[in-house]
Amino acid sequence: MLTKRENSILKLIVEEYIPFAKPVSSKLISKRLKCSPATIRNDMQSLELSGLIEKTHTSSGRIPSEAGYRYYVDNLMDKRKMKETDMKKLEIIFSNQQLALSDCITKSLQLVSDMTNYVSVILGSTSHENLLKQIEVVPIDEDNMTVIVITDKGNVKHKIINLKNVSLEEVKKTVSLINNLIIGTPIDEVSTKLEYEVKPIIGKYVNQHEQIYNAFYHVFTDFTESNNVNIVGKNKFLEQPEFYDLEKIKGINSKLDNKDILRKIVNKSDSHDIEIYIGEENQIDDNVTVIKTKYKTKTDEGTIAIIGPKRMEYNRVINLLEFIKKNIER
Amino acid sequence: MLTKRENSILKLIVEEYIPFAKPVSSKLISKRLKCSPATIRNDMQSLELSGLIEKTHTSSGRIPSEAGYRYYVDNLMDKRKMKETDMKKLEIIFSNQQLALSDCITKSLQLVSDMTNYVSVILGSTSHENLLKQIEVVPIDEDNMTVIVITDKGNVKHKIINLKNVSLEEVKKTVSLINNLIIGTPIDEVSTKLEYEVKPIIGKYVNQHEQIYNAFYHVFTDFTESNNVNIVGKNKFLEQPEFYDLEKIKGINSKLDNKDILRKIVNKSDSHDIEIYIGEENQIDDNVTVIKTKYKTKTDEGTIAIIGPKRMEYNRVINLLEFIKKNIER
DNA sequence: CCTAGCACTATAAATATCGGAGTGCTAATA
DNA sequence: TATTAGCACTCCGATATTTATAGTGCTAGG
Repeated sequence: MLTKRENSILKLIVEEYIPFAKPVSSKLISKRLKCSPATIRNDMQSLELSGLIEKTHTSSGRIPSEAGYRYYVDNLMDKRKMKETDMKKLEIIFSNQQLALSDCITKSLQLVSDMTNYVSVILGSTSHENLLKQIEVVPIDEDNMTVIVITDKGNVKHKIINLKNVSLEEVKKTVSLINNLIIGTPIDEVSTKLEYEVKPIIGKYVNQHEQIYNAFYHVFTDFTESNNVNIVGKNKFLEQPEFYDLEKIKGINSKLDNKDILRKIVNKSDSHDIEIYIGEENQIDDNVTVIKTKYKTKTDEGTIAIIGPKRMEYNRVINLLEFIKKNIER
Repeated sequence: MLTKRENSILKLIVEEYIPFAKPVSSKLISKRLKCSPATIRNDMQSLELSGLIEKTHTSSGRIPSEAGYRYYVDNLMDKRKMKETDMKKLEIIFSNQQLALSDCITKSLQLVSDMTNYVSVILGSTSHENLLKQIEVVPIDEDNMTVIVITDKGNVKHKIINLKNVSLEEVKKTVSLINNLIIGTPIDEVSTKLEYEVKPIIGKYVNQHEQIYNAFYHVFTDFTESNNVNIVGKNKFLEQPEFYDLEKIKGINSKLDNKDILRKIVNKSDSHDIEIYIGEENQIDDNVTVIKTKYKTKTDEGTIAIIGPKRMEYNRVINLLEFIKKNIER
């Protein structure tokens, strides 16, 4: 159990370290609290013993430990004071009636990344949550056509397929068979259904069914793989002093670049609250914090997340995400 | 006019500097050529006088100057010896019959970026070169629908629009009017045509035409802006020793991130040959070389480019681009 | 025209110097 | 008993100093 003053000291250390990234001295704290540096130092020793703060070397000031950030977030942080300017800027986006929801989400997270210098991530609905709604085929020239796949959530993927010597007639026949047989199937299950339910039938009714079947099969496996992940501000870590080291940046980049990994990392819980994963609590990097939340609307659901250094502006980011979530959901 | 030996020396300096990024000494050169370091040093002085090589400090070895690279590329480089392994890897992509052309291009440039550690860029056809071919509307729920725009080149863009209290009927009417009136218009001109040719007419025949018109207008302005630029390996510069400096990386990133600027930079000539812009010859960064070429097929055209340090593997990259171009065009 | 030899120079890495910011501890104080 | 003043001590970081070395330019002789 920490004393009242210890709590204040820890709070001050975290809040001083967040913007300046420099170890905090007892002298500085003593100016804010009405007591001498020596007193502060005594408390600092006990805070260090509790594992909440650390030194960078024997005679340095203190920085928050991972447990320190956690304690701060759980117990000390002043919540719910959103910056006026942050709110104003976001409101402009959400009050624009012209914008579709998905554009609002993209634009607002872009804005957040710019305002905070952190990375933002949007995970849209998965290919499992999207149901096949409609397929369109548009011919381009003799050999090529564009296949357009539309899901119930309004997601659209298209792919140009190459069908030499296949008549548009036969393709259209196939499309209408597919449309009849497997509309409403989750996208990630379409390729299996294609194989077991559609293939046998088009085998009977459609000429050149081999080629056509293969083309469609590839369209859907592609669609399943592309998993609706959107990262903004990937190079924002260059702005943070603790990542001056190119090796660290490379390590983080390689994680962020792999969308499957990213989805797993960001999406490991089912909670719809704001969740915070500090340092080792996340799988990206020990020097990083992930703050995320799920959103759910009538038609769609997904996750939005902010990734920044451990000394990120917790309160600000939480408020930003909450604000965005609220606006998405209403 | 350079002597034969000076030419050899310059060639050796460039080819030694490209892989190792370290100033090249007269001693090293003398081992390759049959003469003493002193002789080489004399020639080096004259090469320096001609502005083709430089020193990094008074007693350092030499590195190629910008003019040196240019001279090397124009006169000294052994052309057309493509690496077996490079060719093999690319052939796998192009021999895959299932892949559509655009996927081949994307995949092959991805591969090139990985193999070389340079950045690769694909500029697809512009919104001016794409003609409106078809519009589809798919309802999602009461208030939202997806608008899908398809061009003659098989490009597809979609956007969810929000139309409260507007009946699908009226929207469909609008779509069929648009389809009748302005099919075949270059995408970048559609919004103007919408305003002057479509708006007056739907004003007469369509209920709630204001709302519908606005929604479509936004779809097309969006489409015009998104300009079909694809960058792969943006963080590859982190791998190059001359960009150890975060400030340099940031500078380059900011250029690469702006797709309009990038299109201008990469696309300044109309030639269909391989073109090389070394250092100051390009507008991205003095420490960078851009190698690009245009491609043109029956149905589409675009530009592919590789961006790397000035000491890039010129011959290799040229061969890679030529190979890809050839395969795209046949 | 080429080359051996030598003086010279800048760098890079290792070591030394020095001030300052910060701590921990002890003893005195409220 | 909790706080504080005072002081010795430590480590960092910035600035010099040293030393080795890899390279050059120049001169004179082959």
